[in-house]
Amino acid sequence: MRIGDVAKLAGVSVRALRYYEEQGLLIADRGPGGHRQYPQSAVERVKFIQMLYAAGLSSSAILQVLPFLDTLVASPRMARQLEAERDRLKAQIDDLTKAHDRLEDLIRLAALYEDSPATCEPNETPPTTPVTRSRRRLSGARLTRH
Amino acid sequence: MRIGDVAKLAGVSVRALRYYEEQGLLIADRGPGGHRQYPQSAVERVKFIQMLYAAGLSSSAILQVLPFLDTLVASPRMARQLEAERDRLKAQIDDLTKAHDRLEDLIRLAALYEDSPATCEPNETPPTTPVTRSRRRLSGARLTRH
DNA sequence: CTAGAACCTGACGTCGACGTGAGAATCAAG
DNA sequence: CTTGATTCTCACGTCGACGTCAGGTTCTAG
Repeated sequence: MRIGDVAKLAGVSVRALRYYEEQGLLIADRGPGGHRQYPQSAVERVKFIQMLYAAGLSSSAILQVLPFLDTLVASPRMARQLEAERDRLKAQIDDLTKAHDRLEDLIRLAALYEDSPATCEPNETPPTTPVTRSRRRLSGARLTRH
Repeated sequence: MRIGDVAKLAGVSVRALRYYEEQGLLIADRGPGGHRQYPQSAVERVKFIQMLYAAGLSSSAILQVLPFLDTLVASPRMARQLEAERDRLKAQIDDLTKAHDRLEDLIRLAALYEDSPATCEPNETPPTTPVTRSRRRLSGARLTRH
């Protein structure tokens, strides 16, 4: 397959595929004119790479995980890397779930004050409810490393 | 409170707080010398902002959501924004969960081939299992918009 | 009063996963 | 043979949430 085909089938840009190769994530042999040649399996590999990118893994992290797909043999080093990324994902999922639930709370709270579906004018003076309802504690989740 | 106190209590950098103000997310009045003065509530506000950042919201998205915290009154526009972000979060959580489960599968698969806890030498020739086990289908989740 | 800590305003640097040309070569079809 | 589509290799641009340095001002403890 040529690079355009893989790009189309995997749903990524041609540039992305060249970038993956540059990062060592995707190898391609070359035709006589220097054009890249991919096996069919490249499509699934690219989709897997995309999934990991979408999950927030970096190129180098993916590079450490990918060899397992090829060899199906995990060195202890690789296994620990897999588990570390799994745990990181779990933590991030928990953070996102917290944020999701918090937004859900706000939405429900908003529905209480805006139950007139058509009257969108700002004349809705909400009944003087005690605003002193103690705010829930939030997660101090840090994603960025200072 | 001064900016350093808020930073310490909220667990962010001083630079971040100035950046939040620059983005309109956090207002501070000034002391006679030009130093920023924050109320106690700023700490929780910053933690909330951090949670939304960690959830992948952009500054402008947070800016559209935040006024609701202050007024507790949601315009229809604001309510739709809240719901949109909630849905985006839900979708992202699903993606992350897929990736997490996939990693979990790999880890379990790895455990089959590497059940000798101490012998870490690469002499473990796994039993010749049919590697032709068809790979599961992957999600073509796209986060980046080309 | 004075040293050092904390704060101020610019303004440039960073990092990662590509986007976006530029200019040239290769390939597939008529 | 020609033309248009695809591909090639540099190499610079982007965007967002800050980090970081520079040079100056303000606060606070002794």
